Amino acid sequence: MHAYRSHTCADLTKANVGQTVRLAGWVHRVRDHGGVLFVDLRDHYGVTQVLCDSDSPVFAEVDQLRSEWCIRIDGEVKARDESLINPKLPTGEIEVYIRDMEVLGAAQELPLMVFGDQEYPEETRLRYRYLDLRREVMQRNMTLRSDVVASMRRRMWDKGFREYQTPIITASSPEGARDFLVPSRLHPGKFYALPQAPQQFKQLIMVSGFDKYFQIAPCFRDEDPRADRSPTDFYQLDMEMSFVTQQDVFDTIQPVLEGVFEEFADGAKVDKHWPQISYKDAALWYGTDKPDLRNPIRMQVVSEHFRGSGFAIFAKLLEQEGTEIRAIPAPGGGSRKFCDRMNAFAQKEGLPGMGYIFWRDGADGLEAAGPLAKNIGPERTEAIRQQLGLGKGDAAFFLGGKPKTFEAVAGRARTVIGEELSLTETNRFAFAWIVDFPIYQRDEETGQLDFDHNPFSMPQGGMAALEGDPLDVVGYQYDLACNGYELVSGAIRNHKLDTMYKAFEIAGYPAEEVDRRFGGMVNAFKFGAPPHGGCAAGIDRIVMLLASESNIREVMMFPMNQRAEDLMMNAPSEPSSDQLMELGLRVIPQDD
RNA sequence: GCGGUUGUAGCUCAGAUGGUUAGAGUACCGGCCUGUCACGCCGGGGGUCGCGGGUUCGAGUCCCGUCAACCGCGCCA
Repeated sequence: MHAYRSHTCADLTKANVGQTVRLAGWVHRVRDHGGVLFVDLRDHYGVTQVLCDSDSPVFAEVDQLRSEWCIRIDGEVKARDESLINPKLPTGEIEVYIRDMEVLGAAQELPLMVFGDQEYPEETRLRYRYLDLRREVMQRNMTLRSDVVASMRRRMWDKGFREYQTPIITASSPEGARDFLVPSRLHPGKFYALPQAPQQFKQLIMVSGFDKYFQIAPCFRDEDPRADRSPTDFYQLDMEMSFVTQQDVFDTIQPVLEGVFEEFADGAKVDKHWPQISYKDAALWYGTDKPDLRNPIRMQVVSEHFRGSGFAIFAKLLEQEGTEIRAIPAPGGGSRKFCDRMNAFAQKEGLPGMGYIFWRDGADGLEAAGPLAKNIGPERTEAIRQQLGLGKGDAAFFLGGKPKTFEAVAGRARTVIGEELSLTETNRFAFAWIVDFPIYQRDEETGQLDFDHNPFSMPQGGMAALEGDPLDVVGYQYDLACNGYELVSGAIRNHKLDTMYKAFEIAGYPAEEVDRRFGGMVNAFKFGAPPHGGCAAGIDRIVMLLASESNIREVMMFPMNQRAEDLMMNAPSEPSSDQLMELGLRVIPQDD
């Protein structure tokens, strides 16, 4: 017999009755009835009830067992009496009578229980991740992740893509987020960087003639974390292809992702139609470039109804250049209580507040209520109601000023309204391509132009477009939004050197600096670069959505905490002085 | 860097208005129990109430500071 097991803890059924078997696993739970001990033995595959009465030669040893001890048992499979079958367990028709037992690994008192669904602080869970990972949900999340990755690989292969690895230790790419630096021993004072993404490499792979590349690529960015963002490293399904238009990229990646979602959505609806929405429209309609389309609310411009109206705050505001009044319709939100709560939400988010109107039954039929309605009068109020298509029991919220100042809060208010009024569908994945991202943005403080997104994206209209107002230039640059998350980002790349130099020049980078920073790629473009483009999909976020989790750490084996620390492995840690010496580094003491 | 929430037993939590010796469940230890599958019953050990200072006759509770965790803002081509 095998040293550890003849079957897994999910294998045994009535068919095995009478056999002598060997099982190994963890003690899930012990039930001690004095004369008889029941042990739920658990492994990756399932749970089997094993038991021991005083006839067993190892009764005394089994009596010592506690939860999460790792053991091996030998025993005889017996059928359970009809009345004792446990329908909750796939192995519930049988049980194993223990004849021999070996403790493979005992366990101390546990900082968190594997059994049950007790919640634990994340700090505890991360410090004892190996225990946390034994829990059923985590086992499920991690296998789901593995299955998703396998499915992605298969689907990419089936589309003619091949997987190529790119360097992990490489050069700093100063165009993006903060880099993680790696000191060089052979070149004291110089540093490598971990790639924020294989961006330049995948473009070079296209220049090298490979046509269709993909990679399950680790990406490293030294940025502050969020619930949906890992603070150190994360994985992307990175892909790039040559001789393609933006639409070609969409037509390639959509079936892959749609297929993955269909395969793992577990009954949730997966939208087949992925609308293309311009960045500008997304900002207006949803207040974000990653809208949740399960929420039907769309914002609208209602400036004209307030221009010269009796509501002095908005009327005055509109006299300033670049201001607008926008409305968030809230079907079913027509109560003062709800409106006041949303107003308080806006104030908490840093705005002076949100004006509102709501419609209810009045003496002469439909009546508009709320301070705004009184100020602007019945005609304007009615015009707003008609524009927004609202009726009795509905409400609308109003925000004014320069869109940049309130857009994001409006977007969050839209989300809260959709959720509170149960307008946002659940059990559905709704996708939208956000297209036509602007190439440049102006820094509000310095007045400087800078790249809004990716400096390697091709401007729509090419060189000619760059001759006009830079702020009007949009790129072949796109994101895929799903349920309020950015799942994919990509672009058709700018492979023409003259356009590239011009694009950088507008952002204030002279040609010499472009050569210095991106010399490798710039040189490559001098030797017959093909037009190319691609995208990268956030694997962690996709798995998070498929697992119905709202925190990315729930689908990562060994994530960092919110301060980018690994409590289990004790990272980061101080280097030894020998290590520093070898690298030619000295640590500046922090005085605090 | 900023804001919000939280911090009481190994773990999850309760402790109005300040007032005797800080409780429960679970885990742990001991005893009883031959059919449980969240087994049950009896008993026991276990606390720097995050830390520091203050107000008070008296602070887990009020005030100030500080630390930590999470969530968000900034940031994230």
